[in-house]
Amino acid sequence: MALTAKGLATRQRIIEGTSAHLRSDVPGTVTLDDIRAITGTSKGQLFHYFPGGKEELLLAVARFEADRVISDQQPHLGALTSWAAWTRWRNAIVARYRAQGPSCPLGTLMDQVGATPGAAEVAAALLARWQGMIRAGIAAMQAEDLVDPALDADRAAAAFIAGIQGGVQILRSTGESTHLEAVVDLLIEHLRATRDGAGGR
Amino acid sequence: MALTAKGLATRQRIIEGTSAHLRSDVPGTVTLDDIRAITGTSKGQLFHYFPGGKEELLLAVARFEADRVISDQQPHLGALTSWAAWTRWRNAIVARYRAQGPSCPLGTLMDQVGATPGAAEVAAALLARWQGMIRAGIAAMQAEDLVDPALDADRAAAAFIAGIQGGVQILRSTGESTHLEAVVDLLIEHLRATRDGAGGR
DNA sequence: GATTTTCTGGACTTGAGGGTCCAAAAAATG
DNA sequence: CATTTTTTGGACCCTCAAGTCCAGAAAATC
Repeated sequence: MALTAKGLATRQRIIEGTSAHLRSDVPGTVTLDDIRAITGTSKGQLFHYFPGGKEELLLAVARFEADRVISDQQPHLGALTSWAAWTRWRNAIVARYRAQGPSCPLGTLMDQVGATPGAAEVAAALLARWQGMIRAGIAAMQAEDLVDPALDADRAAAAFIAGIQGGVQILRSTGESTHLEAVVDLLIEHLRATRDGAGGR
Repeated sequence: MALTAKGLATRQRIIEGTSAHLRSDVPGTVTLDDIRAITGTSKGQLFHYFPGGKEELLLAVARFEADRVISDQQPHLGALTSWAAWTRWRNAIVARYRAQGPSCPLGTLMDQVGATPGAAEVAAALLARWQGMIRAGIAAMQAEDLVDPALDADRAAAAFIAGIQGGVQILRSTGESTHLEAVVDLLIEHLRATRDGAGGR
């Protein structure tokens, strides 16, 4: 099956259309008919481009969304080299997830494809990439002696990932961003405290 | 509709049976037929005791599970009055969720009833209760001057909740408890650091 | 421009699963 | 013990949604 330019465009339209639908209002669950309606396609097309059916389609959308998660935090996430940068990053995250509200495209997808090995792999890849970037930021701070070099950067990065993940989950179900803010702020404070001494706020 | 003792027992059997099923192996999704099979009941009974159908039934199970979440952390969670107690609590959480592995009864339920207002209320109630107990623990430590009294106990408790939530979620999909351990450990370290000075590990 | 490949539309099948209904058995009631 | 209420079983219905199939339109290929 070789795809022509037209075919590729259609395939992309399906992915992006589904993504857009997840982004806006009451998804909860997505059906192939929803996707058909939004993207102006037929069942035949859906299975033509995604022979594996719904699962393969949703997984493709999940990969697309995963990239967005990272890129939405840029350029901040890629340059955590000063406390000011950390603050900007923190604000970007809070703003992004507040704006997103209870929808959370990736979350919805994961709920639906959750069990499959493919989904786990997508999630693991995203988390690993994300954690790696935070770790790089911490390492950069350590190189400039702004964070205690004895701190385990990878472990701290893992803590950030867990905290953000949980904070977003709570934001998703309550609509409140206080938990997300609290955990990120405290973890950043902790990074500072290792260097400045107690109560370094 | 007044329930006799027999009726009440059946109702309870349905809830606990469903709960047990969620706890053990590959749930992902639960159907009324699953529940029928496990609890040895008929459709008629299911709707007799839960006129609201599947949603009402699952919500009842969710409430049952929510109680378990708290009680599984006892007696540690109720008496966070020394660093040793905090460590025991931390170990209890890690052990509990590691043992549970990727199943997570409450998570499965929330995925399925997620959208409804009732589910949000159950989740919010659990989180509030949980956070309150952690806050009480922090306050106790502050009273004994083991934690900086200037620290916002409620905010710190919120951070713990978010961190645990995220750590469990990651454990659920990767099978690794490193994130959960990292975030809880770092937050506890942070509590200590506010009092002991920098690097108080 | 004939032929082969790719793309598109939509009717149809299939199955799962939630919910309804009613009648029989069992308890409670008095 | 007659009657009323509760409990139980299971056949049936209905909807929704994934997936199949095939024929016709549009591109590509030579």
